[in-house]
Amino acid sequence: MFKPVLIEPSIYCQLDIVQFKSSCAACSLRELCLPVGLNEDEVKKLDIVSQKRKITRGGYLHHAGTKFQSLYAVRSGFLKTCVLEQDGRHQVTGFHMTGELLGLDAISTDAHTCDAIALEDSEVCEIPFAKLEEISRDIPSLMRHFHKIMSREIVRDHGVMLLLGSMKAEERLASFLLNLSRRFHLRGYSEYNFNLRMTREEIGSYLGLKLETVSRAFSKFQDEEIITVDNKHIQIKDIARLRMKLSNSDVS
Amino acid sequence: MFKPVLIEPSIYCQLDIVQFKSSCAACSLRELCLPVGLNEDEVKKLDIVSQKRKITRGGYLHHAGTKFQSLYAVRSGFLKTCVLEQDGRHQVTGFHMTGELLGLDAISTDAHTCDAIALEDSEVCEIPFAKLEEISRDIPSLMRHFHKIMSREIVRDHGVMLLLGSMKAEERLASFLLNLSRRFHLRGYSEYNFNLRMTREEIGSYLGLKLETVSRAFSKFQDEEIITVDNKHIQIKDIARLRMKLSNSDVS
DNA sequence: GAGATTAGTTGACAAAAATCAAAATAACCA
DNA sequence: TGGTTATTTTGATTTTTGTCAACTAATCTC
Repeated sequence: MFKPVLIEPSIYCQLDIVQFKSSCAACSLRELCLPVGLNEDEVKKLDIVSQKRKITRGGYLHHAGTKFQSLYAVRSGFLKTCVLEQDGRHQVTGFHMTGELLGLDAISTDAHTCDAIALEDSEVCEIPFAKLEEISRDIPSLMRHFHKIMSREIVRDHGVMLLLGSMKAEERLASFLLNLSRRFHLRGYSEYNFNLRMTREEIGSYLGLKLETVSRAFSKFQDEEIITVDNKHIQIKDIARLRMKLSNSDVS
Repeated sequence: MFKPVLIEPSIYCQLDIVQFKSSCAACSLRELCLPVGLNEDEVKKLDIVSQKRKITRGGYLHHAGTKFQSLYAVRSGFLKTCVLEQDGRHQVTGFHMTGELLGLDAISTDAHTCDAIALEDSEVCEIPFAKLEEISRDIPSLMRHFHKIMSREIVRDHGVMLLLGSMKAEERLASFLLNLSRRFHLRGYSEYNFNLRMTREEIGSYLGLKLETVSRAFSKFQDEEIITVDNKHIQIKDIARLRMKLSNSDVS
C-alpha cells in the first residue's frame, strides 16, 4: 500500500516526522505514528483525522492571533515562521522543511503566536490537535514521541538563543549554513549544494543581523574560498573550514 | 488538609504551576493537577510519585548530559539554566522561580541539555516523567495542561529570540526588568522593589550582552530616574517610562 | 520582452557594544 | 573581624555591526 523510504535509525531523532512515501491522503498521522512502531490497524484508525492543504509561495498557513485547531506537518516545500510585536518589531523564528511540525507554540494560548508563510509552494498535513491528544492517550509511544518533538523544539530554540546571544555575524552565518546543509542532507539532498529559499533579509532577521551584514559575510566566505555564492545558490567548498568558523573563536 | 492561596484566574495562565500552600510532602503533582480541576481522590492517587529536594546556593539541580528521569517544579528559591557548547561558549537560557517547571528540554534526548544551578537556596519537587505521562493518560485535563506548559516554554523562547535578535542593550534590560517585575508581582511580591538573585554577568549572558554593558544600562536608567539601583536591589520608580524604553524605538 | 519592482552587493561613515584597564564596593571565609 | 576574593562601576579605546547611499542583478507583471 505504501513504501517507507529507508532511513537509518539515527535520523529518526533528527527529523520531526519521518517521511514515508505514501499514496494515502491522510498522510501526517501515519508519519507521526509509524516511527513509533504502530501496526497497520492502529494507523488505520487514525487515517480519518488528517487533511492535506496546499499553500502557494507567499501565502499564509496561519496568522498570529488566529484560533488554534491543528498542528501542521510539512509534506513538501519550505516555510518560515515569524513573531511580531505591537511596535512593529518582528523576527523570523524558524525555517521549516519537509517533515517538520508547525504550530506547537499555539497550544499554550489556543491561538497562533506567529505567522507561518510559505517561501515556496508547499504542502502540509493538518492534524487536529484535540484528535492527536485523544489518540495518543491510547498509544503511549505516540504520546512520548509527541513530547519529544515539543522538547526538541525547546532545545532548538535554546541553540538559537546561544547563537543570538554569543556569536558574531560570521559565526552565525556559518552555523546557519551548516544547519541547512545537515537538514538538506538528512532529506536526501546534497549537503554541499543547495538553494536558499529565503532572502538575505529573512536570513538576517533569523540571525539577528541586517541584510547588509549577511551579504558581507557571504562575500567574505566566498573570498576565503569556503563557499561559492551565486545569488540564492550556495556551494560549500570547504565544510571543515566552515565548521572552524564556529569553533575557533575563543569565547569566554 | 491544605489551603490554596487565592489566585485570580488570569494568573493561571501565567504561572507554570499554580502554588498551593500544602503540608503534604508530595507537593508538585498536587500543584500540577489542582488547577486543572481534579478532585481530592484523583490527587491522592498521584501523591506517591513526587519527592522534595533541596539545593543550596551554587549547587546543581542537574548537569547537562545526565540521564533524564524527572521534571522539577520549583517550590521556592531561584535557579538559572545554562547551555554550554564544546568550545566553551555558554549562555544562560532562563531564570526560574517558584512555580516554574524545569527539565522540559531533556525529554527530547533522555538527557539534560543544560545545567540547572541554584542562585539561592532552593527547593524543588521531583516529578518522575514516566509517571506523569502515565497518569496524564487517565486525566485529559492534566495532559492538556502539561502540553500548554511545554508550548508556553516555546513561546517564551521565541520572545527571547526576538529580544536577542532585534533589541538594543537598553531595550533588553528594560524588557528583562519588566519581566522580573511581573513575575515577582504574580507571586505576591512587590512589582516595584525586588532583589536580583543573579550577577551582572549572568544578566548579560541571558541578554546577550557583556557585564559592563549591563552595568552601564543600569546606570543610565538610574541617571534618568527610571529606577534606583543599589547593587542587587532594584526599585522601579517610573514603570511607564521603563515600558517606553521598549516601545518607542521604531524598528523596521 | 520591456519596464518596474524587488533583491543583493559594496563603500563610506556612524552608532553600538566589546574590550581593556583601573578603581571602588560588596561578599565570603577563616 | 580582617583579609581575600568576587562583583560592580566607570573611562578610554577598538571592534563590530548598523545606516545610508549608490549601483547592479534578478524577478515579476502586463
